[in-house]
Amino acid sequence: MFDLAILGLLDETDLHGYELRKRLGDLPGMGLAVSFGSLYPALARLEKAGLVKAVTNRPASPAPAAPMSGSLVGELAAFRAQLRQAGNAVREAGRGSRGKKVYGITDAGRRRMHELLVDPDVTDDRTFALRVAFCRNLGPAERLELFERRRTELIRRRDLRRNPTRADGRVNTYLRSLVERDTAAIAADLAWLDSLIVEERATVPAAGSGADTQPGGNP
Amino acid sequence: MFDLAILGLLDETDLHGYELRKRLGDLPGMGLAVSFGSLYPALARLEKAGLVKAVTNRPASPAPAAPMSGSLVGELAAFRAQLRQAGNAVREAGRGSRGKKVYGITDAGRRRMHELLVDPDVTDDRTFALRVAFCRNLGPAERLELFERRRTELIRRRDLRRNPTRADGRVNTYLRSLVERDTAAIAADLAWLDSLIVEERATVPAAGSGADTQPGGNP
DNA sequence: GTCATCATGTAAGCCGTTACATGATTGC
DNA sequence: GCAATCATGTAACGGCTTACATGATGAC
Repeated sequence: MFDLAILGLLDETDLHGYELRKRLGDLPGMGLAVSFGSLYPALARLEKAGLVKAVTNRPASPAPAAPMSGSLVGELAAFRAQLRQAGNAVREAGRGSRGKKVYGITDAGRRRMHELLVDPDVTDDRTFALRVAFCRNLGPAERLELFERRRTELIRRRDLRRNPTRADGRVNTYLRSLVERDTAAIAADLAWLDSLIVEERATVPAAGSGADTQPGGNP
Repeated sequence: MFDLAILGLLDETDLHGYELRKRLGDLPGMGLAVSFGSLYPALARLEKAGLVKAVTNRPASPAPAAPMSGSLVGELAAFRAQLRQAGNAVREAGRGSRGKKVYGITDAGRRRMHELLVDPDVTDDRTFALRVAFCRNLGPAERLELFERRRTELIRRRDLRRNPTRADGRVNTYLRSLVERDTAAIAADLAWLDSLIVEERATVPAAGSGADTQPGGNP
């Protein structure tokens, strides 16, 4: 669950651990703060597995697209301005890479990310949120499948809920209110999901032709 | 977080582990299934700490109220019927207490539960849900404080959210949708909380006189 | 008599945390 | 030069999960 977040962020741009942590915190679905104590070991593990690698000095993706002006001084100023404008994002490059380790994703890492995005065995809420956050890396059909699997899961939960009545018959007002809130939250989530699905279907014109998605059929 | 759930349920009625697990699963805020691997050790730990104790044969609260008929056979039949009628709730007594361990809460356990209900240091979502589930054990002022602390926490989260813009300026539709859903969920939660607070205030007539709740003032 | 369910537990391990230790860079 | 922040790591531990081991009871 952690790995997916790291790989997903590194797929967008190279980052060092400290900055990575901040962005991890901004991702819905991750606990608000991610600790270094888990981040660094995770990075080390991923590096060892060849899924990410330490890159030396590259300011990553947003670098190009500025046409050469011919003036060296102007060039430098433009570079600085670009850094400033991008804010914290690429600040790491400003200090050289002495004490830092800037990580980038590898091809193997991208394959692994894809695996994590589509794995049907993991169905917890946080993972789903992360998957949505990075699902632009999926094909339209895969995305649809992701959404629909989630939909099935939510419906299962909604219908599975036995209301916690107690043996002595007394009703607990607060507990009931809590359950109602929970039900409402699931309903809202389902509505949101449905809107996602509708939008996605509009993108994939003729569903049913793809091998990945089989609408309806299965239990 | 686990302890609170166990103590709260045992405060309602005596239960053995297996049945406890089912009810744990019905509680919002707990993962849908709680594993025995954590439940039994937790129970053992709580027992060792004197917060719960194994009770021998009592079918707990709903037991009595059946007058003696004088006939031994009739007695037995009535007993059986009672068991059947009460459903899963007290079924445990039906097998005698040979292989089973029925637990009940102790006075120390109730004090501990109260501690867990009011502890201001724990602010995670699941714990809050559990607290609401069992907050009938709190006084009105304590309940109000619980709700208002949660409210503060949710507002903090809502305002703290930096939107995860990326260095390259591209916007990720899915991520944005996800963040919006998240914001909406927090808003809905806040609305629910506010309704709880309003109801609670109606119960506690003159707020402001109590030492526990100070509305507004603090940052 | 055997199978499903009820029931209790142990062992290994994963995933993540807090607390600790260390050092570089920048601003004042 | 000193403090705050940036930055990277290690160690110990906690909570919860899965998988495993065991056995009683009731239904058929």
